Amino acid sequence: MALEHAILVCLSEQDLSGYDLAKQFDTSIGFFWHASHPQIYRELRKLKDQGLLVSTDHSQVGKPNKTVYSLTDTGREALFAWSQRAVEPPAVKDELLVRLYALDDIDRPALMAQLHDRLEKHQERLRQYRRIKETQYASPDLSSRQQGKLIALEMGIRYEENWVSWCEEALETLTNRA
Amino acid sequence: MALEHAILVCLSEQDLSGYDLAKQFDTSIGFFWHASHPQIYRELRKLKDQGLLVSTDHSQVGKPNKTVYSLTDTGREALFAWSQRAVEPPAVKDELLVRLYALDDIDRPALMAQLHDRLEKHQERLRQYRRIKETQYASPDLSSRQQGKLIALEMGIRYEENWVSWCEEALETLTNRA
DNA sequence: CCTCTATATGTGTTGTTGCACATAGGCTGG
DNA sequence: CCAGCCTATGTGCAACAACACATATAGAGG
Repeated sequence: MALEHAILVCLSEQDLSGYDLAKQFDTSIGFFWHASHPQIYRELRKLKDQGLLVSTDHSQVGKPNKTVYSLTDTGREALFAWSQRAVEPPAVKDELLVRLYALDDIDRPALMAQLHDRLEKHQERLRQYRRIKETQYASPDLSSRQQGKLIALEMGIRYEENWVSWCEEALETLTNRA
Repeated sequence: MALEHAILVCLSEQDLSGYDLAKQFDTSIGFFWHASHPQIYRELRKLKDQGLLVSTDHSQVGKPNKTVYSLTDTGREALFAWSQRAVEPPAVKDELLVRLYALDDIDRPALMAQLHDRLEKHQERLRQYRRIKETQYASPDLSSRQQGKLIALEMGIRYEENWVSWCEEALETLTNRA
């Protein structure tokens, strides 16, 4: 119950090839559910076998041809049924936080460097999310689908802001204590 | 590179049996790295075979005996070496956020109910984290190990606060738009 | 005496993910 | 003409995690 549904979600908006899907899973929806392309192609075949998708071959000029997938009615029903199922909050799994549990037995300067690195990475993502918000969701009149995506993006922004400020404070605390 | 190190981290503070470790992975360190007991017992045997741990049998009265594990010097070195390795930020994987991407094709009242449910769960965790902070980290003079744990706990608190406020606002936005 | 709960430790199976590797068309620039 | 890159689609394998199931001691309470 996982990638399968994320693919149905993507295809509920528009028909896409495996390659295009992989790009979505690297950018847009990938912020909240990442997947590699081998995973995606495998899942697409499975979903097609189950009758949730159909595929059509599109010939292209200047590029290799591609196979575009669309939701069937059964697929759309499966998406709806999935949306009614309860969701558990995902478990946090973060090595950096685990390392803080052994502050006496780890390489402290290395930890500080890692915190710095994390800070920069989260700052970069934050910039990216804010750029997306400004460029794609600035309109005052969003469709309900866009509205939903914006709410998710909002979580992304807060999540990154939270990390940025936490990293800064953690670094400060650890510096004063060194 | 995963549960293995979280176990080394736990044992760097004190010797523990598999059962005690499982409890830690349900409460304390489990907030940032969860594991089930079968996983833990399997990993312990592996780490022992690798020479990172040694075990001693402790007979108990009134309870079944237990096997207590301790870090060897090699184990402590492995922990230190691991702490020097770079960490990637963990990928977010959250079905609830994925569902927001298909707001037009899902069961909207069900989504609202799920948001409510999530809100309550995060509120509960937040209460739990704050309770732990007050009861275990209130002292002005913490050891450096405790200091590290507190920094991690601080992330837990902010993380939950963030979820709580996001859920509230998401519910509000979706209500006004219905 | 029986059930329930807590302590204590596992096996077996399945599902998911990640990662490395494989292939192939066609454009662009040196 | 060749290298490098983007498009496009896969296979194979290993690691990891989730979940159900299995087993045993011993106290507490009905």
